[in-house]
Parts: sequence; C-alpha cells; structure tokens
Amino acid sequence: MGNADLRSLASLEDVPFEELSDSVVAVDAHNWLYRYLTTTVRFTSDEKYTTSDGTEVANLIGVVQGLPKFFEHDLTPVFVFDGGVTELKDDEVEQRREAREAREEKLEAARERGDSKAVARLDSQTQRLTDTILTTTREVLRLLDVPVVDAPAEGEAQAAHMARQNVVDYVGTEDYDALLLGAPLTLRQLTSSGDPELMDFQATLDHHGITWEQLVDAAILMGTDFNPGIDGVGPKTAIKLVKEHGDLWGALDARDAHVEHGDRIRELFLDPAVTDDYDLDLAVNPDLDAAREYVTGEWEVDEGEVARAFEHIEASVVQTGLDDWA
DNA sequence: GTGATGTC
DNA sequence: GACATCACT
Repeated sequence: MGNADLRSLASLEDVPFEELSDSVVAVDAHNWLYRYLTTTVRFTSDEKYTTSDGTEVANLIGVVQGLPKFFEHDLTPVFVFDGGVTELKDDEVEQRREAREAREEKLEAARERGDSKAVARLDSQTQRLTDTILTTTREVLRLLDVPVVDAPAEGEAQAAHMARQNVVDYVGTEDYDALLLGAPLTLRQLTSSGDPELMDFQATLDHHGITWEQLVDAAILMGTDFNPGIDGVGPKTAIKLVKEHGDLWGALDARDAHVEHGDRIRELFLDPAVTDDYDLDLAVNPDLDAAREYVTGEWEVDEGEVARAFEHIEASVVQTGLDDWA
C-alpha cells in the first residue's frame, strides 16, 4: 500500500502526553520492540549487550529504556504479543526472508570493505525478533509486572479488539493497519521523542463519508500487506471508487480488475482472529531489583546502559504511588 | 518507515 | 494524482 497512502486518508492530530494521563494502551509488542531494538543496535556498541557466549540481547536495553515513557506519563501499557502467522501472509513472509538474506549478504560485503557506516545501517535492518529476544523481553516485563496478553494471531488485531471492547483506551502502534482493524483511537510515535500522534477511526470514516467496510475496500484497492493493489489507484481514486460503486466488488468491476482472495483479505481486517480469553491485572508492582539482576546479571548487559533507565522506572513508580496503579 | 522531490 | 527515487532514522 505504501503506508503513506493510508496515512493520507487518516484523521490524525498531535496530542500532548498530559492528555493521556491515567489511560491504558494496548501496545503492539512486536512493533514496539522492533523500534527499540533497531535504535539500540544503531547507537550502542554491541559489547554492551552481548553475553559471554555471544548472544545479543539489545532488546533488554531497549525495553528498559522504553518503559519509563509510559510510567512517567501515567500511562499503563498492556503488551500484546503475536501468536501464529496468518496463512495468507506466507508469500509476504517469504519475500521478507529473501530480502533479509539479500541484506545479510550486503552486510557481509560492507564488513569486508570496512564501511562502518554501511555496516551500522545494514545491521539495524537485519535485526529480527529471535526466540531469545522474545522470551527475555517477556521475562523482564513479568519481573516489572507489566501486563501482557497473547494474541491468537496478529497482536495488532487483538489490541484493536480490546480497544473496541473498551478494555483499553488506546492501541499503540506505528502501523496504519490499526485503522483497518477498527481500532477506535490509535497512538503513534510512542517510541519517538515529542508528542504522540492520535489516529481517530470514526473521524476518518466521517471525513470521507464512508463505512468501515468501504475503508477496508479502499485499502485493498490501494494494496495491503496481503495484495498488491490496482495499478494507478492511490488514496484519492480508491475513495472515489468505493463511494461510486459501493464496495470492493463494484469498484473492481468498474476497473475490470481482480484481487486474489479479496473476500478473505477483507475478513482479516473486519473479523480477524482475536480472543476474550486473557487475564489482565493493571496493577503494576515492579520488582526492580529482580529485573536489574536479570538484565545486568543473568544476561550480562552493561550496567551503565540501563542504570539511568531503571532509575527512571523507579522514580516514576514511586512518584505515582503504587496504589495509583491498582 | 518517512518526507522531499521530480517525472509522467 | 500516482509513483519512483533518494536521504535520513
């Protein structure tokens, strides 16, 4: 789709952190983790997060440095982890695997010619959420008593579902697909400096005078993670087509075009696999000593890299008062 | 991934 | 208005 295409349809506004106080955010854990992981790898020398047996746990630095952002603004995060991969996405997964292998070859070449700038850039692109990264992230979240939910499939879909059920106030992700999943209010840029950006689902529909189904149909016409999209159809044309012809099928007929598995792609956004079977305890009582020991002791992360972050966590939790988390 | 820029 | 490319993160 070229995510910029969906962005141009979305109702967005910057919102100061102060206005988000005391709310709960269902964070797309993989999306969030990946952002901190790539930043950590780019700006931190690898010996700071490499164990004596060579395992890289840059995620532990990223997680510990990223969490204070929530606590300091009285936001309670609920990290929603992905379950299985959607079947339709197999082609996409395969393409990504090939792209990754291509990058790894480039990375090796850059290392050989001593191009440190290229190495740093490619290094961050080749990061993956390995089993070690996922399990150590979950363990540090457990020690810090941060709520975690396991999605049956896509974490983003589960997060959107929880927001639709009013279990949480916001979905936190950079991904514009949250809009297609019907997440009422999505916070973007929770990982960057500056104020978050609020993406409003209903305002988006109202602005274009379309239904949720029509928004999804427009996105399919532009192209999604699951289909390439119709040539020559961008945001403007897509909205025009769904309004003129009612839905995806009408629009495709009018263009004499075809989308493979169009009906199933629609369902992935309108009716994704989600669950109501999860335990959510929003009271956060972190065991800071245990978390510190886990990160710097067990996983040998450089203490200097995380000392300040742990102080921030401690200060924000003490300042808020543990009772406020209950 | 995002924004800017240029071409059709 | 769509899309390709580039610089930067």
